[in-house]
Amino acid sequence: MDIFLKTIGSINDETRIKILNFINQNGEVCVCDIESAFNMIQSRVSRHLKILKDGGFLKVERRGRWAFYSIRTPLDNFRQSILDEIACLDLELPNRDFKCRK
Amino acid sequence: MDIFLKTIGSINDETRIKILNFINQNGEVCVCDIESAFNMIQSRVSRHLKILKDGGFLKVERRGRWAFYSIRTPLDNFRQSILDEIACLDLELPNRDFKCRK
DNA sequence: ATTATACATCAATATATCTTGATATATAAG
DNA sequence: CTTATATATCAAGATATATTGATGTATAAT
Repeated sequence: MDIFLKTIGSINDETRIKILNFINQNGEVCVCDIESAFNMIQSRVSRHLKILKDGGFLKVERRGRWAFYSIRTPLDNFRQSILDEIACLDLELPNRDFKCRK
Repeated sequence: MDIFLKTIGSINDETRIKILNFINQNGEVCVCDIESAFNMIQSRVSRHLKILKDGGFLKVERRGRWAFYSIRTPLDNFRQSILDEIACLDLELPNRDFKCRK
């Protein structure tokens, strides 16, 4: 029950749904990619990514001073069905700019 | 997005997950069934049932002074997959007593 | 008509969650 | 060693959600 609630709670937020969809469409991104794509301050992005990670949707890989977030693999059927449902929502995808690595 | 968030928000609560599972296992129930099965006050039950109904999981049918809640049919694949996931959580099912109709 | 039952809704309070700005840590560059 | 960059975390305030008791409405029984 606790894991289920944590999973559901992690997607019970418009910002996180958009971030999750962005990563699902773009693949691996770092925190600053999302910062610039969504024009959000860093602490806010970091917090939401942590919640999505704790919800079982994302994994992190640290390389140098960057933290790269991507969809966890393998992903169970239930979380995959949530990703698919979100992909059908027809959300506007912000442009990805690689500002932090230019 | 709004509909998706309302759906997710409706199951982002331990009480509602238990109620939804109870109805999924028992079929049609009235408000007082849940009142007695879960030992909750009526206003609380009524509120949670409304949220689950607005979340697209339940339908109501009024007969006399009773309101009978059951799983909405037909149910879309996404909500069905949520019901199935909840059914796998191995929640304790409270006994159903038909106090209000004895 | 009056009373009882089943349910819905409101207002107040309690609790949880989100956002922000400040601060901390860790890595890399000068 | 000092400074800059990328990220994480904390504390305070703002916002949202849950619980309760009171009240409202509709139906049925006496």
